[in-house]
Amino acid sequence: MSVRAEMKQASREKILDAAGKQMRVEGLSGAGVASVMSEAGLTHGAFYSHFKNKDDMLCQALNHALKDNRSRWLGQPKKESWAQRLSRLAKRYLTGAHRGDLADSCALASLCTEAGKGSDRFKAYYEQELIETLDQLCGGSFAQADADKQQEALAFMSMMIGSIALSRAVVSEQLSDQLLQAGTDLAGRLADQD
Amino acid sequence: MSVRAEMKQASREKILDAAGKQMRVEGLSGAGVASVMSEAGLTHGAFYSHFKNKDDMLCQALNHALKDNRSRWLGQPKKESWAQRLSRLAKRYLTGAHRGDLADSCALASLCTEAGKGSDRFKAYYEQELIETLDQLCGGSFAQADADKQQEALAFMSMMIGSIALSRAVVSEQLSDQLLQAGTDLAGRLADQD
DNA sequence: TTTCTTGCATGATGGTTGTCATGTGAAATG
DNA sequence: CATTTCACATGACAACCATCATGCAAGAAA
Repeated sequence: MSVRAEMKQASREKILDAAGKQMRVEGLSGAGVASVMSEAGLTHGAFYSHFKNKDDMLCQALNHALKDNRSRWLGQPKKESWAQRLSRLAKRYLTGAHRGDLADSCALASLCTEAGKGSDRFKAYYEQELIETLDQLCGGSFAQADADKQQEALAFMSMMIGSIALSRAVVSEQLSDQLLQAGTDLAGRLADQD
Repeated sequence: MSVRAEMKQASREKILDAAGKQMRVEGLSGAGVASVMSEAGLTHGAFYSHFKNKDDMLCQALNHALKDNRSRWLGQPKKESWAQRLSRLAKRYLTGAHRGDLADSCALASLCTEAGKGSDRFKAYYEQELIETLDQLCGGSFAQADADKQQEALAFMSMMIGSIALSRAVVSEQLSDQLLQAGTDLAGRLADQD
């Protein structure tokens, strides 16, 4: 790759990093073109040589954010039962650190209601990222897992995302901690039940 | 109350109705002052004789939206076990109709991630509404329920909100239905376990 | 070296945002 | 009937928004 193309690629990465951070912290409408470009160390004029429009940037940024981020929550596949797996992942996901670090948090959680109000294109990207996460959660392919496992995986994701979203929507630190704890506990019980 | 005050009260109600609808459909930033006032049949100039500022309106609108809305999901208290209650409420809450009717949906669900990014005042209002819902779910007082019941109530709320939020964030109707089904099923199993 | 290409900056576009000052007509008050 | 009050409308404000036209300087190609 030429020097020229490398620099453009580096710029693109900086823009997507900034956009990914801003949209998780401030929401989709908070990640403005000028503000994102400024945080990336560029001016707003360069924007349209990288992306078709703002929505295009948001879609790419969602994909970019989850690329590195997913493995932080799913980790390396281990030899463990399905039940142990759910219990372990809940403990890793529903922490005070994850709750507080919105800028680097799981984008599926920090954007779950905003995706529902976004463009169809953005929703399609969101769905793709969700399915990729479900695939890795199921240890390969969500679509080919049996029906029971699919149901449990979906309910597990819903609860993880709901728990951490609620824990951020609340001011009382005690209630917030209790929400994380309740999610972790239920994941453990869900696992034991099988 | 004088004729004058009655008219002002009626205007206030219209504004809060419009704001509640717009913020659930378009998000907090989508419920603009001019746009809300226009839908309420007034001009933007009258706004500041009703509310201190936009954030003030959003807080009042959240409270207003949940005032009538909560009973739609919780219904009248019935003679039933705690387990039956959770299972019944999940069936009522996680429906395709609720998913589609964003304008009249449960505001705790449609705004859960936006609340986390909102002002401290808005978060305080959100927490208050969440606790009021938990109180009614527990049949009186959440704070005075025993620890196990509190945990289950919190996990139940997280899963309900997570399930319907995810079902809206996705384009595939099949996956969306499956998300609602998974939430309903897990609520039933959670109930049976006790 | 000369020409071409292009990533980025400067600057301007029309539209929208939240907020407020002023005016008006009608209800409330005396 | 005269006066005061006030809910609402008109209009203006600066700040912001996404988008694009133009210009330049530096790498690529000849």
